[in-house]
Amino acid sequence: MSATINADLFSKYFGNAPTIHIPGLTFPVQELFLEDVLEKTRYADADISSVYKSYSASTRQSLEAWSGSETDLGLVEATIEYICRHEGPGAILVFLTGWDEISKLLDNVKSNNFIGDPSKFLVLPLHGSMPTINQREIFDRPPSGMRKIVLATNIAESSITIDDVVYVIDCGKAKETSYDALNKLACLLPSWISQASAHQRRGRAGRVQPGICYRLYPKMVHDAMLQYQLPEILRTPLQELCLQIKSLQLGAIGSFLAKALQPPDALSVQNAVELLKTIGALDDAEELTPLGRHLCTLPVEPNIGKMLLMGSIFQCVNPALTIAAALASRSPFVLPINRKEEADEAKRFFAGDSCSDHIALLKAFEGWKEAKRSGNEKSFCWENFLSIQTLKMISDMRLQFLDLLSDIGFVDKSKGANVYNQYSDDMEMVCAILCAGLYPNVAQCKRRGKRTALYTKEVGKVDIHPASVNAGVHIFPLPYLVYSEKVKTSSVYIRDSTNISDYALLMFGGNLIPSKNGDGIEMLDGYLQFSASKSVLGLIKKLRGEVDRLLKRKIEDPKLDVNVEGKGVVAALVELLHNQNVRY
DNA sequence: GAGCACTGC
Repeated sequence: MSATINADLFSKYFGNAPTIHIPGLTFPVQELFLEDVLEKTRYADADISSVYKSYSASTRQSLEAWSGSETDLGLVEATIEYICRHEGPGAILVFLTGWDEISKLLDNVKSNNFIGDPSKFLVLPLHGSMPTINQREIFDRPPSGMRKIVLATNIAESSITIDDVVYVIDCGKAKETSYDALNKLACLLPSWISQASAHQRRGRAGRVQPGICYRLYPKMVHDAMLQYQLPEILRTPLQELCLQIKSLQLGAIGSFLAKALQPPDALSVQNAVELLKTIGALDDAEELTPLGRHLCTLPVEPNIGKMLLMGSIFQCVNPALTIAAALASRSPFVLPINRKEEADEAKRFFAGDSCSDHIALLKAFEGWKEAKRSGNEKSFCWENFLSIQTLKMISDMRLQFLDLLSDIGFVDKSKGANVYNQYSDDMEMVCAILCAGLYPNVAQCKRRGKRTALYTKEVGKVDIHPASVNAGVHIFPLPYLVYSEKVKTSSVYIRDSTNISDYALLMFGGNLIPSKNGDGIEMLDGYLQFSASKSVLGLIKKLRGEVDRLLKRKIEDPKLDVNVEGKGVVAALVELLHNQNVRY
């Protein structure tokens, strides 16, 4: 490794430090594996295996039937019951993989008759997107005689500490992001945790007294687990890192990354470099363009950085700041376990008829600001399923972005906010800025009878994520969706999306390439095709040429006053974008 | 019809 790379960059991308155990700070925790747990709980009855000769027939049977593919919630429940019946007082912490398991187990445990007197048990879900995360009762000790049972994700592994836990039940899995370089796709799938994580989970039982950890997987699975999780550089898209490498002048991207302790796949690097070229941050020689140099100063993904710049240039900086900050943090929408439909409804209300999750984020944020001014922040957030804490983070981040835009000259604070917000209430313009930032994340909407099917260049057919405001839309008014993220879970989903017009794409998408037969325009290596009469095509190309020239001048000289120098171009753009329902 | 978690400027 080069000595010039700073420590933060190193730890972010080149490996996670193992959890350090400091003797004396925690109490010893007894460790039971699946074979022992089955023996104790008598979870199942009947037959054989040779490795586990010393165990009872029923245990051997269950081990044989044991499948690593999904968490056996029945076994989890049996273990909880065993602890409640046979072990002393103390909170139980259960590690599960996600929302679904937490929700199911919560229902099961609450209806289980071992609970007997429900007043003796406090069962709490704990998940990053559930509102319980901010509630005291997770941390508080329950009254004596009452047992607290917390059903949690990884969040309880290190970010949230519940002191009074004495028993840990570990399913051994967690959802983990990985990157599929072939399909240019992020994946979020359950996988075995590392031994380091398993150790950390166990340690959660020993903060106030000696504890017990019930591992619901065999010892041999534990022994086969990776010692540590794969370093992040092997699991994520690399565009932001590649941009940093250029800005730190660390040499050619490919050869620099090849020197990493665990070098990323060459295809991942190639994908990142290609994306940076597509959005105009790198030139053909892989050198930073003026746009690329500005993006280096913005601490976000290059796409989001571009959205910020374009928002400030085209005078809708407030929406651009809000949406960029929202995309860079977690979603402000919370999902209470039993009120999913109402939560969906609240989100759709903010979206109105925009067919846009990004507009929903924008309107939710603006609604919060307004509610705060009029003193009913709390009730507004409660009624609309919003997290005050997350909205505050978004608000802080927004101001940081504004400072950075001001540092690089794209916003002059002395001129006042209005100058930069002339089109902030013009949703066509805001959607065009979204297109400028999110390109090449474009899906085509193709009508299939009464529904619309969506296609992307890399993976073909994709689905709209069920949490999106666009999930229930059958027919979209406009022919494309731009999206922030494509993720593979149970299917390939586009998460946050916005419906946009041909014109938005033609003005703010990739370069316009004349099609082979000469009477149309192509984009994304021919994946997107536009046809129109010669005269309309000529006008489109001309206006796009003007837009590109204005952008080039502005980016090379951020002090340039678009209101003066680009007045005609911007006016023409706005008029064109408002004409978006005209088909040709 | 589905929502692991973190981090930095």
